[in-house]
Amino acid sequence: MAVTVKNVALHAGVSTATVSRVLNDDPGIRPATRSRVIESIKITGYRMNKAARSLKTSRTGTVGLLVPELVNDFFMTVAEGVEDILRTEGYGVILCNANEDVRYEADRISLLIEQCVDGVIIIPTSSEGSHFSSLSDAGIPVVMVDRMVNGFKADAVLADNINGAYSAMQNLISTGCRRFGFIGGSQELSNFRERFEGFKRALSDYGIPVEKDIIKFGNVHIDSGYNLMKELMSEANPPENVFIANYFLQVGATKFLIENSSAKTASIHIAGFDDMSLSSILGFSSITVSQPMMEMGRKAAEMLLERIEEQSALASAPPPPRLVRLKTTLIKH
Amino acid sequence: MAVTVKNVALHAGVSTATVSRVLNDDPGIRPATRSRVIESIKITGYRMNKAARSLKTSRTGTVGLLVPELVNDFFMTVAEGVEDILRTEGYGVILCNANEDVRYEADRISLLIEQCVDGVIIIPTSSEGSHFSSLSDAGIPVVMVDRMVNGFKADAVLADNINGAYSAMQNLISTGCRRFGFIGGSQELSNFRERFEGFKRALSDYGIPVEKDIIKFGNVHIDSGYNLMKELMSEANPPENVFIANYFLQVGATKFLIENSSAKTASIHIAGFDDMSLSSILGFSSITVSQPMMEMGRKAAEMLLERIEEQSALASAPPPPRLVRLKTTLIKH
DNA sequence: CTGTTAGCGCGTTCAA
DNA sequence: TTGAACGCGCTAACAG
Repeated sequence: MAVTVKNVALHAGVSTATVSRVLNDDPGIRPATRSRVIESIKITGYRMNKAARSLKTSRTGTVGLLVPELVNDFFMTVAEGVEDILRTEGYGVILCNANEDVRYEADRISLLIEQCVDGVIIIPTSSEGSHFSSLSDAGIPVVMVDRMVNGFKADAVLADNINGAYSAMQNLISTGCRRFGFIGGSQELSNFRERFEGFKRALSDYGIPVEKDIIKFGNVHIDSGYNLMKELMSEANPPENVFIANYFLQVGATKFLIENSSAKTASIHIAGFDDMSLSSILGFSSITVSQPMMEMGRKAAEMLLERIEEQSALASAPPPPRLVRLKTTLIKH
Repeated sequence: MAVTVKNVALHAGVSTATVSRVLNDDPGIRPATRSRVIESIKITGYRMNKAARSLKTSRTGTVGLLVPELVNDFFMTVAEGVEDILRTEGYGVILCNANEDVRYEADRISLLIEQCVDGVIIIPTSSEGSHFSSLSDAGIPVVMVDRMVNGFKADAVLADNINGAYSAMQNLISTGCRRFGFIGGSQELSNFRERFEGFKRALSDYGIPVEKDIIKFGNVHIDSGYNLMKELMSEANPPENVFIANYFLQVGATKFLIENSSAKTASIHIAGFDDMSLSSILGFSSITVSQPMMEMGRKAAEMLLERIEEQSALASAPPPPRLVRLKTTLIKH
């Protein structure tokens, strides 16, 4: 059996309450007593049993982070931002993989509720959010990142996708480009919808016609990027400039171009989203919209901490959901 | 306050003990009673408070997974394997980022001990492992993945790095290559040491001299790969074939070659380690040693589960550490 | 400033 | 087959 507060109290010749106070940095304690307890803690090798504390305080010091997949530099950079903030506050992060499947996602939410996490940060795997409400029902604060969902209201940290896409287009247009292809992810997802919106808005503002044949939608993965670029290049009159709505699509598209080089493909220029460590070796890339990924994670963690504070403080109705948009930056290659 | 066993018991007209038995699939319970309790659980929306259970059973249903960094497709693929197995067993995974810093690593270990995890899987961040012993001291089983450490004995799941590297070299040699450069990670890490060992062994077996000038060591990151390839290409007589000991080094090396194309670089062929989703678009790549990453994670999770079982079963001394080597496969491009 | 005491929600005896 | 009662380790009143 592990050493408990009782053992420490015995060793230090004080009560368990005093030990608890030392453990929780209670100010009202004589320095001599405090140091004696600390000494005993060291000698006995005491470690707090957080399960027991949780039972009392109904706060576990853990938060859940639910992402669509783990092998994804975007999600994991956000995760590093989350972890960065939460660690310094003494929180543990339970990372859950939704496997890009709403059923898995719902399943993991159940787990997190049972683990009694103090809060949850979610990068939604789809546009469906009704299953998130079980968290609110359990009184667990939620912050969403990157995407918004239908059927559930909560704090969210999003990139300014519309203006990000718009500014990239504006930049290209200013260099003389007048015809653009588009390769995008599922329009069911808010972030991809917004990027397309920014694309369209730029075309509209500069009087460039929308050509449906060179606008392609798929999912968010490498394969899809490959296939969509293939489709694009098979068009009668393919564009020379292509806006691609995320990194993985860009990787796939680039792969196609590498494997099928020709006169047609040689003149392709890609404007992409997300600045990853490998972006710089991708050919055909002219410009990239960079999201502040780490910052998005940090901001989400901070917002969650605020909510957790609020909750344990006042019992009144919580403030309405907050929506934070973080600016993107443009990177020219 | 959330609904507890007490509420359910009241609702079902039974005692809390009976509810508990239903919850834990205790066989000795009348079917009628069981279904009545199950009904009440549904109606009341009861969810078990695992903190309370932990306090009784001293098992939390969580395991820690400690990795050097999150933004790393290798580590995260291993993590997916771990999660895959553990999820089906009802465990939650607390993912911790050691930030490639032994101090962070030690810090996270403390956190995991306090969270009372049932076990920990570690991809060590360095060769130092003495700080892992606090886990064993707390009676928490440990399984290491990918790398071994000094000063700590535990189960480990490793790739067969020596034979992996050896077979790649053998393959290249069979195609007529007779001169090889080497770009490797820190020789402090067991996996990189082993890959270099396999490289050397192949040279030796085929009577090829070791040329120190074209053997470069750095860390395990993109920058390092870039710089080492630069050094290599600056040698008086650079090799045409280069063995590169991991994916990130290869990315960096490739980046250098792309940015500094010349007659010299055009004839470079790279044999790399780790088959990632982006490997296929890396130029200069001739052959890749593929580690069974997901499988390594799964195996580690299974071994950990065994240890956890063992521990809660017999109180006798545990079996000695087990070492599992997983075979690599060769991919030709 | 410190000790005493009473649960937090659950699993587990021991009786019935 | 089921219920009553106790305690896991800790914190939060309330005393003193």
